[in-house]
Amino acid sequence: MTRSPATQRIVCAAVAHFAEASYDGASLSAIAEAVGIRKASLYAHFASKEALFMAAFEEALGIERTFADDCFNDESDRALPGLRYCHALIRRFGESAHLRFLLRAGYMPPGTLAEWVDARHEAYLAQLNDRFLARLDDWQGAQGALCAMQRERFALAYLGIVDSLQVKLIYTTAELALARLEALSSIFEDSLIQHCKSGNTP
Amino acid sequence: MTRSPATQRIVCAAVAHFAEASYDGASLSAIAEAVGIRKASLYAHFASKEALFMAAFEEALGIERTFADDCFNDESDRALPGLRYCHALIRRFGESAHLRFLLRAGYMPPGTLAEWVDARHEAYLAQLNDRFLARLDDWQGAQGALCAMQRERFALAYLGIVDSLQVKLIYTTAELALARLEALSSIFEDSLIQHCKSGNTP
Amino acid sequence: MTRSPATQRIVCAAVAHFAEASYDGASLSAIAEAVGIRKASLYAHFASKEALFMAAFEEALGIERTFADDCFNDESDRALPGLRYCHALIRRFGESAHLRFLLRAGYMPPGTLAEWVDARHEAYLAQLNDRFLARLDDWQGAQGALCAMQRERFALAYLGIVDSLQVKLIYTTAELALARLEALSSIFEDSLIQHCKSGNTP
Amino acid sequence: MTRSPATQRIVCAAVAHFAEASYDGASLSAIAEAVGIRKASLYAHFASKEALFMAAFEEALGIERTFADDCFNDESDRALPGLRYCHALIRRFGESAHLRFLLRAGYMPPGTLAEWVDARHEAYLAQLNDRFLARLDDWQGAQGALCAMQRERFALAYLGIVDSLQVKLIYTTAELALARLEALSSIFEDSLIQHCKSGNTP
DNA sequence: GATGAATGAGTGTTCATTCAT
DNA sequence: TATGAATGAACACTCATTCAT
Repeated sequence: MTRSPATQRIVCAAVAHFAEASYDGASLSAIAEAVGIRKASLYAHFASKEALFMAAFEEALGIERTFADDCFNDESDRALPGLRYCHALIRRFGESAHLRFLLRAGYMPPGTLAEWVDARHEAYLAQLNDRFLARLDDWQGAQGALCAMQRERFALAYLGIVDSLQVKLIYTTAELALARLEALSSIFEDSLIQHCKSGNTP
Repeated sequence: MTRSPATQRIVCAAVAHFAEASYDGASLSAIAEAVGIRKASLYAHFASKEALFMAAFEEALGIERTFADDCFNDESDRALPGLRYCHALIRRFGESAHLRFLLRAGYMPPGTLAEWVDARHEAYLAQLNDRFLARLDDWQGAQGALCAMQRERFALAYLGIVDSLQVKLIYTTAELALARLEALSSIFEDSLIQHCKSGNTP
Repeated sequence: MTRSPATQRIVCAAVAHFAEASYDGASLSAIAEAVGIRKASLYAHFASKEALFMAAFEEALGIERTFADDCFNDESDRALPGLRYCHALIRRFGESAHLRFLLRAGYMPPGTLAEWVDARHEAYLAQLNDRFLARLDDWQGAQGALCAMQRERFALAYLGIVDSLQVKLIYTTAELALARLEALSSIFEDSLIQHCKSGNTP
Repeated sequence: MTRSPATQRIVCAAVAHFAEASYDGASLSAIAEAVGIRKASLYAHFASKEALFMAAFEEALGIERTFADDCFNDESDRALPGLRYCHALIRRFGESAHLRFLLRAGYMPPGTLAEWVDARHEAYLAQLNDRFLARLDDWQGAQGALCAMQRERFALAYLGIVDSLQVKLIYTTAELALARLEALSSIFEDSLIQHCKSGNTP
């Protein structure tokens, strides 16, 4: 299951190119050139452009899932749930072609791959959802003030904030994304604290 | 400056195709076919694919700006500021190729057009920002409880929510976007009311 | 329905190339080069290689059907039925790419075209069958000695002889094909005369 | 000169693939896959595609020559000379890739191999010719009524009939080939008997 | 305004072949 | 013997663009 070094370099180049140009816009010639081989040689490693795309997607997804996991694991109990991941996202975006790839990839896969991509994308979001809920439960502690409906609502809002940051990162700059994060996280915190207090007092 | 009917039909077809396939993915052949003319005839109306893209972008932008204006104008004073536009967005997304085009267009314009698109996109967001602030001021009424910093913060958050909705619309369904809107608008409202109250009482 | 001169030249070149190399073996580059244009320019005339193949096939079929018709029309009443066409075939084979194309074309059309080709090929053979039977009836004159079963048998044999000649032409030379024709036509004549006599006398 | 089992399996697969797709259409990848090895491994057994083709051709030719020999050896003295082989051909065509290969191979060998194939094909036909003549002599028995010229004529006609059957088998079905054989063999028999009788009586 | 025809550049893909391992 | 990797050449096909008509 481990990949040869050459194959791995192809996957990396593919991630970078798909990240910049989406599926249709990325060309196998360019990817091959980046690796330093001829276009035809790619076919010794992957059966088709789609197969390469899938390998690149799974590579990127694996890395980003691990990254997200780490962020949630390292978050202190008292921090606003999920905030650490949001900050890490902003710092990371410029550096990680994997992340940019994931965001762009979902946009325009060719017809056949749409479902395949969607399924994996949703699994990724479900993981974020789970990790956020776990953190939320830790955060509110023993009191457990939030009802099920409220928990769900905050999770929905949290994922919305994550998407919102990613869009801002794609379109503009880390700086502006950070400003947005501060605004959104502050209203998020306001609402969350308010509900915990009100839920706490009879 | 008014366009011939034929030219207008080309722009409409272009909007639709760019909306579905981004700049690179859309082909002049397909656009011409949709209009019912030959590809070469397009060049009697537009000097290049880029020129057509720009015309389509400005068409879509104009329509969506008007649409947004109308939403804000029609919003009742007591409604949560900007909420009407968010709901309209969700309803509209499936129907309006112009809107889908605007969202997709920013993603992958060819190198040369990136700045051109960005400038216009920002102007669009600035308008939303302005209209939201005007509504916010109306809403809090004479009291004027929010300080300048808070006003700006809520505006930033509001635009974040709008982006978040649009992403959800692109990737998934109107239904899920609506659930997200309800979650985000409720925390937004919690925070807003809280700040107005606290700002109100001495 | 009339073709532009350039289009017609492409069809002619296509007939020649498909005749020499079958469908798969013929390359659009080579056909374009023969015409004196670039490969991409072919697509201004035909939508695909298959479309060009079909046009070439129908061109060749039309010409060969006319040729066969003429041969049967010009045959004297007393000549052995269909013999004139066989001789003409041998003379013509070296000169007519259309004929060579027809024979080769049926061999290896791509999956999709197999049925299409077969249907037309059979129509061609049915025409030969009809013309032969008409001549046969003329030849035996008023007596009408041959029963229906015999008529059919001779028609089957006649088409067999035609195929046999074509194979010999493809594999070897006109000279050897002529020798084969003489052998086959003589046994054919023997049998035919014998059946007419026997049918004649009570 | 004996082949390793692996080499033999390659030749068998090659026969099958060349039979279905002619020389150009058959791909070494597909042949290798059928054998269960990689394409590059073929070159441990054969120096080139042409070399493999030649090996496959000789394999097929050997088998079909033996088959023809057997047919002629098993034919009863009183049967119409060569008829047994014709019937066997029809039965065999669907089952024997070797036979299909031989027929197809001659059609489209690449330039270099054309002569090589022709020489072997002619030797095969010469064998059929010889065996037919031997049978013909047996059949007419001691009388020896047929003159040399007639013997040769019937041999030419016989080979023509064989070719005709093969074409019908390639293009259509065993059933139609059988109908053709019955028509051709009946006129062949008519003529043959007629010439033996007339040659017999002074 | 519209079009048929042409084109150079480019797409993904397959091919037979080579070579170090 | 067998293979993974590489490659040049060719494949059918699409692209945006040009130009004479």
